[in-house]
Amino acid sequence: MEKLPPRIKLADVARLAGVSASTVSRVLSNPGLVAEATRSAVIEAVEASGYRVNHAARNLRKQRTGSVVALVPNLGNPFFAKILDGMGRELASAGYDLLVADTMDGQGRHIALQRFLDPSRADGIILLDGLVPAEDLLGGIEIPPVVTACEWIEDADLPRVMFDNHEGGRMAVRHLRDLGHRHVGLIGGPEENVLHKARLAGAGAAAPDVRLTVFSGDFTLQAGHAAAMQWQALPPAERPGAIFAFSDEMACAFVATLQRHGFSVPRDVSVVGFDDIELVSHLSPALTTIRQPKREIGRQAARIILERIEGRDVPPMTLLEPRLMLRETTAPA
Amino acid sequence: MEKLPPRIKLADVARLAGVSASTVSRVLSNPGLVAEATRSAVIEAVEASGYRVNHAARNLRKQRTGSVVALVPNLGNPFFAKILDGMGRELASAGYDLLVADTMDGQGRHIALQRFLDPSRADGIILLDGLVPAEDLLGGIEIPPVVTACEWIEDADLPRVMFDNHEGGRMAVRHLRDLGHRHVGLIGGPEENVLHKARLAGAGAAAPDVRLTVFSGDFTLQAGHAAAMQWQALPPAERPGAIFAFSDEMACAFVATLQRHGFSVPRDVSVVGFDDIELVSHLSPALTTIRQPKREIGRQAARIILERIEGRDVPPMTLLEPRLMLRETTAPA
DNA sequence: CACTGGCCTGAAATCGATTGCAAGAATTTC
DNA sequence: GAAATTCTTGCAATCGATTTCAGGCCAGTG
Repeated sequence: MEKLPPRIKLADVARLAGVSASTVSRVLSNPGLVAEATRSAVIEAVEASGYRVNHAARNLRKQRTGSVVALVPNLGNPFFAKILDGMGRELASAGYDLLVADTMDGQGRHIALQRFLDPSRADGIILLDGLVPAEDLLGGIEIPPVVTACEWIEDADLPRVMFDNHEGGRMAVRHLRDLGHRHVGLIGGPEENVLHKARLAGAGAAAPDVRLTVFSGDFTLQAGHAAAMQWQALPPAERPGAIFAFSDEMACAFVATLQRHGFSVPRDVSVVGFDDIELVSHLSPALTTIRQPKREIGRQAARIILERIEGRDVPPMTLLEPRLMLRETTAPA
Repeated sequence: MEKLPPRIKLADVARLAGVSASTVSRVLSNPGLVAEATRSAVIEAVEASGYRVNHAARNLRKQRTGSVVALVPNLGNPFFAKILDGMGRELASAGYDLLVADTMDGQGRHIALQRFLDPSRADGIILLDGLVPAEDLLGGIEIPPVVTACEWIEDADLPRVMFDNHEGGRMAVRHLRDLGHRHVGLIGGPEENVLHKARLAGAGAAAPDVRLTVFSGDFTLQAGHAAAMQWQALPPAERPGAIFAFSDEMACAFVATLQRHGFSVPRDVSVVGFDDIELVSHLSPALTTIRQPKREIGRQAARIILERIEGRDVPPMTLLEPRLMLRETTAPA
C-alpha cells in the first residue's frame, strides 16, 4: 500500500493563499463578504490544492446532514423505482443526497425505524409505507420533518402526496359500466391497506347499478393468478364479465392465467389494471389501466420535504390526478 | 411552534450518571473497559434520558461516514430494484446506510461523479454503470474503495461482481440449437455496453453451425417492438426461426408485437429472454429466459465493498452462474 | 512495608468547518 | 481634518463524540 498524503483541509488552503481559514470558508459559502482580490487568490489556492470540504465537519457545525431518507415497504418492488427516480433527481438538484431503506425485514416484519428518525441522520423523511404505527412518528422524541407519499397514515397529521385513488377506482368502474358491464369483479389489496380502502370506496361510489364482487389480493402476481382460478371456479352465470384489479401485476397475471385456460380477453372478460407500469402497454392485448404518475409523485414528495426542511408551511395534501389509459383489454359486455 | 428542549448529548448523560463523558462513550462503544457498577449506572442514565448519538460528530471523529453509495445508470429501471434490495439488506445488517444516485441526468448525459467519490461522503462505492470513464475513478485524488457490479469497466482494475454473461449467451443459443434452430436473431444492447459484448461473444461461441443475425437494441421495450417490425419486414425465408433478446423487456415487446400482427409464439418463432424479471413467468405464453440472480448480485456486491472498507483483500471477480428457465416461448424448429 | 502491575476513570486534545465578535483599514460625511 | 460608517479580515469559540495519556486506587509480591 502506498502512503497517501494527508487530506487537504481548510487550514492548508488558507496557508497556501496567505489568509485565515475563516476567509477561505467565506469564499466558499458566502463569497460576497470577501474582497475581490482576496477571493480570487483563495479560489486559485482551492483549485491548486484540490481541496474538498469534509462533510462530517460541516454537518456537525451546521447541524444538518444534507440527506433525505426514503422509507419504502419493499425496495425490490419495481413500482417504487420510478418514484425514487423522480425523487432522486429533485433532491440532487437541491444538493441533497437520497438515502433509501426498507421498512420491512426479509420476512416481511416491520423493523424499528428509530434508527432513521433522527435529525443527526437525515434532514427529512419521505415515508412510502402506510402501515407504520403513528406513535413511532410522534413519540416525545425530536424527529426530522416527515411527509408521506403514495400511501399515508390515517391517524397521523402528516403532509400527504398521493394519487387520487378514490377517483381512480371510480373511473375504472365507470368505464366498465359505460361498456355495459353490470357485474364487476375487484381484485383488491390487503384489507388494512389505505390504497385498497380508497380504491374500493371509489369503485363502490361509481355507479349504484353495478354489482361488485371482491376477490381478495395483495397486489402481487400470485394474487392475480389466484383470482383467475377463483373466477373460473364460479358457475358461468356468476362470473363477473369485467375485472378491475388494484395493480397491473395482478391484472397481468389474471389475464395470462385465463388465456392459458382457453379464455380470451377481452372477449370473455374485460380487465382494467391500476398503475400503468411501462411493460403493460407493450403486451398483447395491451392492458387498459389507470395511470399513476409515479415519477411525479416522487418529485412532488421531494419538493415538499425540502419546503418542510426549510421550515416553510406546506399543503396538508397534494393530490395527483388519475388518467384512464384506454387500451385493448376492455370491450362492450 | 413549541419550543423543543435542546437535544441530549453525551455530557448530559454523563452528568446524570455522575461520571465523565469519556466513560459514557466507552460504555456505548467498548463496554468491556468499564467496571460493572459504573456501566449499569450509565446504561440507566442513557435510557432515562433517551440519548441518541450525534452521527455527524461521531463520523467526524472516527473519519468515516457509515454509508455506501450505489451509482446506477437509471434508478427508474426496475431491473435495479431487486439489486438494490439485496444490497440494502446486506448493508443494513452491517450497520451501513445505502445512498443511491443516478449516474445520468434527465437527458441521459453522464453527470460528474466527483461529488460522490469523496471519503467524507461515503465509505465505499458500488458502481453499476460500465460507461463511467476510468480516469474519474483513478485520478490522483483520494477516493473511497469502489466495486463494480453487473456491469464493469474494462480498463480499470476494480473488483467485479457479475453474472456470467458469456455463459448466459452461450446457453440461450445452445438451447435454441438443441431445438433444431439453425438461424437465430439476436436483439442486442448498445454496442459499447459490456453486457452486450459479453452476451454476443457467448452467443457466437455456442455453436459454429448456427447463423446469427443481429437486430440492434438498447434493452428497452421500444427496441423489442422495433426488432419485431424489422423481423416481419424480412422475406419469410430470411426470418430467423428463433430470437434471443438480451433483456426480458425486449423479448416481451417482441412477442407482443408479433402476436398483434397475427403471428404465434412459439409456433412461428421461438423466443428466449434475459434477466428473468418476475412478471415474465406470469404471462401467456410464459417467457423462456436466462435468469440473473439479481438480489444475489446486490448482496455479493455489498459484502465485497464491506470487505474493502475493512481493508481486506477481495477476489478480483465474483461470477454468478446463469440458469435457463425453460418455459413456453421456445419450441422445436 | 515498599514496589510493581492491573484496572478504572477523567482531563484534555482532536476531528475540520463555520461564525459571532471585534479590530484595523478604507471610505464617506460634515 | 476629524468623526462616523462601511468593508475586510482574523481570532477564538463552537458543534459533539472519541481517544490518548496519565493518575488514582487496589491487590499481589518479595
